[in-house]
Amino acid sequence: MKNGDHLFLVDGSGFIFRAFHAIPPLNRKSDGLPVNAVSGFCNMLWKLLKDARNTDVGVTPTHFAVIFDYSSKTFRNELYDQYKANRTAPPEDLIPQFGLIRHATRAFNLPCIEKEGYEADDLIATYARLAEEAGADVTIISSDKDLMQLVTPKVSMYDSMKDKQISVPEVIEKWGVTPDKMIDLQAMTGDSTDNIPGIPGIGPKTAAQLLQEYGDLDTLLARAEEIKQQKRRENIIANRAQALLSRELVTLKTDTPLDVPLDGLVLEPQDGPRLIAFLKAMEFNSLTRRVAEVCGCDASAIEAAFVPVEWGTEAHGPDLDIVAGRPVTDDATSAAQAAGTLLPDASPDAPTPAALAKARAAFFAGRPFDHSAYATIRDLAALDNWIADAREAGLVGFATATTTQDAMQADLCGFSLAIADNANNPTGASIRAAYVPLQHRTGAGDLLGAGLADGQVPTAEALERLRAMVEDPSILKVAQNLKFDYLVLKRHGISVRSFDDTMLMSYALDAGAGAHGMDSLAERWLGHKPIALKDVTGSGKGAQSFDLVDIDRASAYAAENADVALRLWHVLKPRLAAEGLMTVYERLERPLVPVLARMEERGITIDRQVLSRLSGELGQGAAALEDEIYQLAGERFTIGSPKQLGDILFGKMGLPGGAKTKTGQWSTSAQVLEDLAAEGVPLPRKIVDWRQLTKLKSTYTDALPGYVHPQTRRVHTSYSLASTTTGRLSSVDPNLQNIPIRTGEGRKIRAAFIASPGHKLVSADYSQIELRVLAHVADIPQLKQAFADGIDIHAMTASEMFGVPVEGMPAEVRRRAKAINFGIIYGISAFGLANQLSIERSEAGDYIKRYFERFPGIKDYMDNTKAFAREHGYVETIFGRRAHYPEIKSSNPSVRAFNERAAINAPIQGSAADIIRRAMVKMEPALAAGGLSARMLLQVHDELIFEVEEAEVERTLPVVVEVMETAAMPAVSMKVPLKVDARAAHNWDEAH
DNA sequence: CCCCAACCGTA
DNA sequence: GTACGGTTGGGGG
Repeated sequence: MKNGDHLFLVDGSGFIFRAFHAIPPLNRKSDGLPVNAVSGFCNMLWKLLKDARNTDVGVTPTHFAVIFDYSSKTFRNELYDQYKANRTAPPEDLIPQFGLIRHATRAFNLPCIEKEGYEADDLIATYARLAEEAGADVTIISSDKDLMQLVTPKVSMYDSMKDKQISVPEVIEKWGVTPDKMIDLQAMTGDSTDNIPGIPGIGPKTAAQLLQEYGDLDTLLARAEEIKQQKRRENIIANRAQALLSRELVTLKTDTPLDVPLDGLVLEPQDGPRLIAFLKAMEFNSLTRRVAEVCGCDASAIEAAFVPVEWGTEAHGPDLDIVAGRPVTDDATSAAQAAGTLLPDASPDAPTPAALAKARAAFFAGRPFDHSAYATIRDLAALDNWIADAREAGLVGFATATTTQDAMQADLCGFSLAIADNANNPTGASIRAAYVPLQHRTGAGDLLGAGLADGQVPTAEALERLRAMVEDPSILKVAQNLKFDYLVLKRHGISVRSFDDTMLMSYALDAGAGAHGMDSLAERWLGHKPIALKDVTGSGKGAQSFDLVDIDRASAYAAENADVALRLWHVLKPRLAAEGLMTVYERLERPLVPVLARMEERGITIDRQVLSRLSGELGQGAAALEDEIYQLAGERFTIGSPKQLGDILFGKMGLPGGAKTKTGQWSTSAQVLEDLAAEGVPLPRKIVDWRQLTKLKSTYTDALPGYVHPQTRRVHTSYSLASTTTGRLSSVDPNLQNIPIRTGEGRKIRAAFIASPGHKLVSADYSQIELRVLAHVADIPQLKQAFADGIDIHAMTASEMFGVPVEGMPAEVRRRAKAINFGIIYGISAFGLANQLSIERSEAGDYIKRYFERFPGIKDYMDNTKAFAREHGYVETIFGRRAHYPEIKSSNPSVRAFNERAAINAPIQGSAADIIRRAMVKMEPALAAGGLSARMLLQVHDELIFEVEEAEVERTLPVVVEVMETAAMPAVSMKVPLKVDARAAHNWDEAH
């Protein structure tokens, strides 16, 4: 750099905040991504680069850099631990824009400068000083008073938003001191936003006056006794040390170590296509056009870039303001129109999410995988390089490799990374992946334990590097089934921030239209069958733990996982925007990952003594029944074998067979046995009883203790987020969503789920949530009225249908109405209702006919839902979640009818599932806001179970109830109130 | 060792 | 009539 050169230094971090607050937040991309600060930033940069002569700056830069804060912790925190301590977290809409603005800077082909441990201001100060020494002029693009200390005749500032130059005269005019006195002035006045103390009672006016009189702070402090005003004098003397500390804090470092030398800031020519690709991705259509004109590019020929976006974090506040309505469809034209409604200058050939999604799918379909190209990272230097690349890309595919599939027991063997190179160039983009082995062991070891294998990265150091990456919100981690990795890392003290989960993306997009496991997705979207885990570890008895797998073999497997996840992300993420499912993914799927991970990690206590005693009782009961059964049958046989039992009952004993199973065997279902028992045959009753006892014993009392975690001594289920078509969760290993409740024996099992000492279990469940949802979606006046009035809904239905007054209604009449109500939710059929009520098909048909006459809206809802499903292949919940029914048009009438019933049920069951999901996401912040320590442990579809300190129970109940009852709002305003019952007890049975 | 059918626990 | 997961028996390999 030399005399006559001109360096522009943009205060990137300062600009982000100003642009964010100055430009209305309605400036969003068609998929809802907030881009107001990005927009302001890009327009400002473009103006600076192209029109500098026409602005107040009046010069053209030869050198240029955009400077950012790296992190909140800097050397100033060492000086003063309260530095910037009162800063609040950035607004939610701003968070995704930090990363985007770095991308924007690179798209403008400008150096993007940041340094760990330093603020942007220190880097600016250092560059400014160096440039000045080299004889160049400097313009700092900022209006921050903290930078005014840098102003000299050769260094000025420029407020790009007000188009105003700030040189020495402007500083004097504004602050009453020359720029070289700004440090002392700030030291005296302090700064509440940065939490710099200063001297109490001294503001800018007084400070300027004192500096005029005494020259500088040191002199003032030395001669403080001379100050006439008593209060001011005392203040200054008393706060001398504070003033000196403040001065140290506000003094910018001009000797910051630089990664990029001054001469590295030479302004390079614009890369038009690259910039246009970025601007198109941001849907800045007007700027795209202007840039294309200047560069002489054909914007329509350039594909929008893929810009990795972190849409938000688990830090979502309690307000889940879901935008109702999903304007963007899979139709490219309407997507463009939807974009046009937000961006008035959208051109007809604007890039659409749908076009992107299509291009991405084509690009990755059948693209080969080269396992031999995967790297194995064997030292920290190599790991650092990869993580630096991940940081640069802002996006990384990620997978953990662990000893077991059980996240609560898994130990980390290593982890893998995948990075997309040249991602903006669809024909040149490529993904590379690597595995980082940490804890592999040699198989040759003796019984005392095998030794650590050679050629691995030191675990503690590697984990610290991993933490920096995984906890960095500006790096989006992409994984398949991230809840697993989240839990494993959490148990290693690492908390994942900023992530996408390809499994959940697929689930939001394609529930009901295929599985969402990695293998299915890879097959479907990448045309590739990944290495199977069992081909790596073996299976069954000969299976070996992953840490004993040869590192090269492990590398291929694990690196491929990260590779697949990242490729899937590129295919699926644009589809979310294109198909209008981003909100579903962001509000109903992704935020649940940390919530469920915490629930799983907490687990619940079971009383093993109770279960053990119960198991003995059940075993004895079953044994006694076995003797009686053999007696009645006249021989010993395997009672648990339906086949053998059928032979006894319907062969040997010659009883009349009832239903047949689909394989043609006689059914021995409970229903059939009950019917025989009603005929007075003694054996079937014994079988039913025996089955109940052995069921409870084998499935619950014997199995549950095996799930008690060796360290926590609690049972940790695993919730599956993507295994139902409707949006419900499922619970596995063990399934805690089917703990018995209906029989007395069963409830004893439920009573074995207990609170830890000093706590209660709180159970809160929605009352009739599915019927309320039905009343809402089908808009049925009588149902809405009944729920509004708090009337018994089944009695109301019975009264409406059978003309029986609610007062003194026979139980049987109400029971029938209740069965009909449930039948409606399940997509009623005369066959099913007849079965349920043990009545004739024709009678059941009459009931249904009468029901539809009384509630014509229900018939309309069902017909409309079926028609919608036939037309679209899916149905939607009130929050826009989709459930697909690809076989709805099957030519097989029973398959078709089944799909129709499921399609009728899905919006009801699924909307209820969405509501409780929203409640779960809102629950933790609400409890925290109430100062409550309650811990959510379990979800059973319409019920949440908490563990609550006894002293907090009374305060917790209303919070839980409120969150659940208002969970649909503000996204959906329900036409009927939601009602929640909650109570506390020592065990789950009594709490429910 | 794996898979399916039958059965049954829950909402 | 909807949505799940777990256990057992039994057949295939």
